Amino acid sequence: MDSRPGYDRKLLNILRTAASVFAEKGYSRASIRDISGATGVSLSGLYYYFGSKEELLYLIQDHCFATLLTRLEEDLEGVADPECRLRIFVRNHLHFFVANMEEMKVLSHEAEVLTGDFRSRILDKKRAYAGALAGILSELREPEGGTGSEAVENALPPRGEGATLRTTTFVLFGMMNWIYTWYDPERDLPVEELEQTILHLFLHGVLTPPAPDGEVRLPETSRMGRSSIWRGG
Amino acid sequence: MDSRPGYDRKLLNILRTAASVFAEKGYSRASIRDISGATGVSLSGLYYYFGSKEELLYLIQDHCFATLLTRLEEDLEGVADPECRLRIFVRNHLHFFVANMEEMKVLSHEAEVLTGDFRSRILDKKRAYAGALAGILSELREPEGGTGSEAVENALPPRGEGATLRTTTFVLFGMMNWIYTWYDPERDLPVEELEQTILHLFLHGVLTPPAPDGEVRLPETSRMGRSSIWRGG
DNA sequence: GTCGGATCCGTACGATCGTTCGATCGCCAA
DNA sequence: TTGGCGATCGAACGATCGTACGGATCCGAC
Repeated sequence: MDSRPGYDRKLLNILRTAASVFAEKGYSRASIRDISGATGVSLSGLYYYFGSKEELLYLIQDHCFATLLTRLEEDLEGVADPECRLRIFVRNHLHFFVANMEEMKVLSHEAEVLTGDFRSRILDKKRAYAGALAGILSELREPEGGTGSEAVENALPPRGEGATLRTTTFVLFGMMNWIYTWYDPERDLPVEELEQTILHLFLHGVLTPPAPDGEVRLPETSRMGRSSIWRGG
Repeated sequence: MDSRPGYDRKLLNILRTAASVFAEKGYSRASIRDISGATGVSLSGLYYYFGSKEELLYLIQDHCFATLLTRLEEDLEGVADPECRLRIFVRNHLHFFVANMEEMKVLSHEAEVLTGDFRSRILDKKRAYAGALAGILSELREPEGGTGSEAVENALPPRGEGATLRTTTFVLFGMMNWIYTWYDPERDLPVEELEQTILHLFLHGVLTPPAPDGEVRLPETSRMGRSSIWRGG
């Protein structure tokens, strides 16, 4: 196939820079001229890499989400214990979020602006990702039955166990995703402690004092330095 | 003073309609012409009620936040027990959020677009509100000492107990505020159960089974029907 | 009756936006 | 040398935006 390393590298550089501009000014307030100035590529030259501003946003979100999903599948492979799977999910999500704060802010904050196929393609990935967490939470409470992902986005059952599972799922997502509004890596806790704090709050609550020797550590501490999306400079 | 009931009623109606438009299309994608069409007031006629689009957003956010703060102070008055104060805070926040979803979405989602005095005035209210929750959480963990609000926004201490308190505060806000991205009152849990679920998760965690006879009920169940900001039609 | 302020409107202006178009440059194959 | 294609550019177009301006309408006070 057509693998043009120069083209791909320049496109990824545009995506990264545009994500930074979108994260700072907001998608609709940021202009293509802003991205042109930030990347050094001329205004019309940018349209060689994307067909419209909306497709640019889609490319950013899709590339970010695809990487996040791939990382999750890698880390979750071979792990069966529900609590361990939950810890891996939270760790992967938080580390990736902090390491790619601008892209994840664009993915979270500009979730409603895409339309048509762009929108549905991102929504499919989002449903799969939320379904994965719901499945873990379902196994955590009663280790049996289905994956739980059906009850999150489907309408049945409207009220009952499915609604509580859906609530629990999105409450956990809220605990994690909200960090893009307040987390400052220079003044707040480092990511590892943030991860432990959130995990303790979600699993045991504030009223339960944390374990004296620190929280549970995961066996494989893979990928601590290469969390970022972007391969090279 | 100049109390013009007709003027005030029309202004509040404009604020409510504009909040709905902003919540649906986003602040910067929504045009004054959209608000003109939604309210029935002509394009230039709107500028009799506000000086600029940014001031309109400020008026929406300020009116919404001021009401939220007033309600909180009323409900918290005379209550000393930290856990009870926390339950009141969460209940007030969630009920107000669900009853005024569009305004609260605008307040949460468009938090970074205001500039200058508009921005700092809203930020002051936001700091006071977050400081109130931080104070409650501080008392909850060790019932003594200060209010805890200093450690949330000030830089000292940079790492340690203050950073954990700050983290806990915003994690709880994340659990609650994220609902504007997923909560649908017609398919999800009713507000009372949402409140109980979030409170149980934050206080005791998922691994702790809930109390068999339902969660703790607050004594005074005031203001269940008049949660909305808007007085009349 | 008419004066004046409160209220509301139609219209237009200048700015900025996303996007398009045709031309140009560099580079490799023929 | 020349042809062609990938890559890039300057300039402009049409649309939409926030806002300003001058005039209309209404209504109670004198």
